[in-house]
Parts: sequence; C-alpha cells; structure tokens
Amino acid sequence: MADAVSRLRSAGERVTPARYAVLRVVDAADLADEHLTAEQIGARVAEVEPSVHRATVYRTLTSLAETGVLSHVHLGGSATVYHLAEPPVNHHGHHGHVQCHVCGRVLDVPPDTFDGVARRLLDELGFVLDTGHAALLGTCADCR
Amino acid sequence: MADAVSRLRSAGERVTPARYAVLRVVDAADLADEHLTAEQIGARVAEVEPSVHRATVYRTLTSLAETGVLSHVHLGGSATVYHLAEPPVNHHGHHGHVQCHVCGRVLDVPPDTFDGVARRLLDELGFVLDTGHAALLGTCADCR
DNA sequence: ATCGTTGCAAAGCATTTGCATGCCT
DNA sequence: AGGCATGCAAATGCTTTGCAACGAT
Repeated sequence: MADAVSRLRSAGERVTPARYAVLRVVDAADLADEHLTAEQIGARVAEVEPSVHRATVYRTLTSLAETGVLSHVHLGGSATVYHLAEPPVNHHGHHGHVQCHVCGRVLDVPPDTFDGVARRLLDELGFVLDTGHAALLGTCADCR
Repeated sequence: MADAVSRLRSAGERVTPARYAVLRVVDAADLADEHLTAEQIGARVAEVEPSVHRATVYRTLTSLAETGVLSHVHLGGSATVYHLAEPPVNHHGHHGHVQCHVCGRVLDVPPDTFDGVARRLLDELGFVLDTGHAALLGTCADCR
C-alpha cells in the first residue's frame, strides 16, 4: 500500500486525493479477499471521498493499471476486477483466478496451477499464457 | 446446422426467419473458425436479412443459447462470442479457447488441454471447471 | 386461433471524452 | 510556474425492455 504509493511516485505519476482514495479502497478489498469492479470501487470511493467523480475513478484505474500499481482480471460474464499488483513470485506467473458462475465468487489459485496448460499451449501452439489475466469459469464447492 | 434447426424444433422453439438467419451466420462463421460477438452477428444478419432488428438478434442469441443450440464463450476484454454447440466428445468437456491479447485472435484448444488444471481445482477446491466457457489470455505465436 | 416472436423506439447502464479549472510537484 | 489530473456534463455504444402487431405451429 505505502509501497504502491511510492511506486506511483517513482513512475512519475502524481499522488492526488482521488488516486489515494482509490488505492485505499482497492487495498482494503484486497485484504478482505474481495475482487471489485470499477463500478464497485467507484461506489466505495464515493463513500470515503465524495468529491471524487466517477469519471476520475475510471481514469485512475486505467492509469494505475498501466503504471503497474494495480492489475486487472477479466472475469467471465464481462466484468473486470482490480487488485494491487504483486511482484511475480518465481518462475511461475502471477496467481490465477477461477469464478463460480452460480454464486459469482472469485477464487484465487496458486500460480503453479496453470503450469500444465501453460506448458502444453507453449509446446503445441507457441502460445504464451498470461496466467493472471483471465478467470476460468466453473462451479464452486458450495454451489454444487 | 440442419441438426441445429431440428434441435430447436424439438425443444419447442419456433423456427423463424430471424432465427434461421442467425443460425446461418453463426454456422458460416463456425466453418471459417471465426468467433463472432453478438454485435458482429447482428451486422452479418443485417446483410442477409435486413428486416431483422438488432434487438431480435440479441433475444435470439439468448434463447438459442438457453436452448443449447448455441453456446457462448466469454473472452477476456469483455466480449462474448457464440458458436454452434457441440455434443461433449467423451469424458472430457468441450473444447477450450485461448485469446491473444495482442491481435485478439481466438484459438480453439482440444478438450483435454485443461485436464490437469481441472483435476487440481477439483481436488484442492472442489471446484468443477467448465472448460469451454471462458477463454484464457496470452500471446500467440505470431505476436511474440 | 393461439401464443411465442418480432419490430420499433425508447430507456438503461457502464464507460469515455472535451474542456476549462485546479493542484501536485 | 507548468502541466498533469480533475470535475462536470454530454456523448457514446452496447444491450434491454414495453408494447402492439405479426406469424409459426
């Protein structure tokens, strides 16, 4: 979090109240293992810092993601969620995501979960898998 | 295709010019290994059967998917594409999809590609993976 | 003849953009 | 002081919906 702010600064990006509020919201959600959409983030920012305009939240999320402070995951069902970016753990990629299409919950999975597929895709198609960028769909244990 | 029409009929759904046009478009795209969004399908339908309204295309796609004649895949980047539904091949699920986030191309991958992940997710989380329902992102051979 | 489907137009919703002002650095 | 970031409001683009007319069975 403080780390995120300093990374922002060293990337030459300004730290404004709006951006700080967005970071706080995303950070809090992260700690609670929540995955928020731009819209949801906007709503929470509005509670904490009502002066921040929705459009600014969208612009902020975009630039923070470009800067690498945040990363986003595309969920099935056309929503995009954000979380604080983490440095790659080792030779594996970032952690992955799976989503239950019944309850909508998003589960984090360890980075090496996709090693097998990643390997096959690379060998057979020359396709480099970006493990953390899209969520797979299925049914979670609770919803079966 | 003819098969699709009869499945529609036996599901108690009516076969209208609009639905027939949508099926033709999706079928043609399928043969060409193309993956079309609702919008794109709408555009092609308009060329072939101009009297069909956009709203009808959306409604048609929804009901055809519910009926099981079509299936849809959520791509990363918030687009949903449709193709003719295929009967499950064997004990594996349906074929999967990966998308290149550089050129946007969608590649089909064999159903067993995800066996490893599916197994792990089931063992570790009790999560049942729906292999054909969401696309993973990465970089294709041509774009590296 | 029935009732599911359609066309139309309008509403809905999330997201984006132009522009003048404000504020971080 | 300089220039990026913001607020505002309007526009955009995709998708949905209410309703009366239509047509597949």
